[in-house]
Amino acid sequence: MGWTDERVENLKKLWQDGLSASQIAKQLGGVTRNAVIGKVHRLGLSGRATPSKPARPVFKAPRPQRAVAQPAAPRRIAEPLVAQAPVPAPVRYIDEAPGSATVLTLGAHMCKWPIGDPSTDGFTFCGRRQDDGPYCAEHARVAYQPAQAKKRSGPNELARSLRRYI
DNA sequence: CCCTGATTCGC
DNA sequence: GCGAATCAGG
Repeated sequence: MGWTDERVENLKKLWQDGLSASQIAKQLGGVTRNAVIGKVHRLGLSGRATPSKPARPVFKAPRPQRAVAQPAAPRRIAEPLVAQAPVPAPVRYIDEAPGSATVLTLGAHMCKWPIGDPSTDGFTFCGRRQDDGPYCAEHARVAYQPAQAKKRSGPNELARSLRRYI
């Protein structure tokens, strides 16, 4: 099947309506999504609000070296005898200065409050003297307070917030 | 593994 | 011009 004027017109409409290439291909019939994408490019209409990765105009971070595998996410450290508080993880990242410890230097008695984005190199832990649970006094306050405060808003929100840590 | 668009390149 | 193969991502 070729690109008749009618089909091209249809393609333009559907594409600008925000349908994905595969959806358009399915609807037009007789073409694959690759064909649709190829045609779209040849027609010169490429930019569009894509539902898939509309994310950000951020720059492609130059990923120089991924020499050695970075240690994975911080493993939760078991806290056997803490019965009262079920070791809730910090509900969200908070903007603050990098901690003194890294994944490699985080010691047994150091505050394990994560600071920054675990997927990037700037990731640290607070590293101050551990006080309450796995955290220093200040972070323990922040860590445990939301869990109680949010009780009222229902478990779902909390569960959602915690999911990424499990 | 599902999906997204982008690019390449032989046809 | 066409689109499969491939790539780079979410």
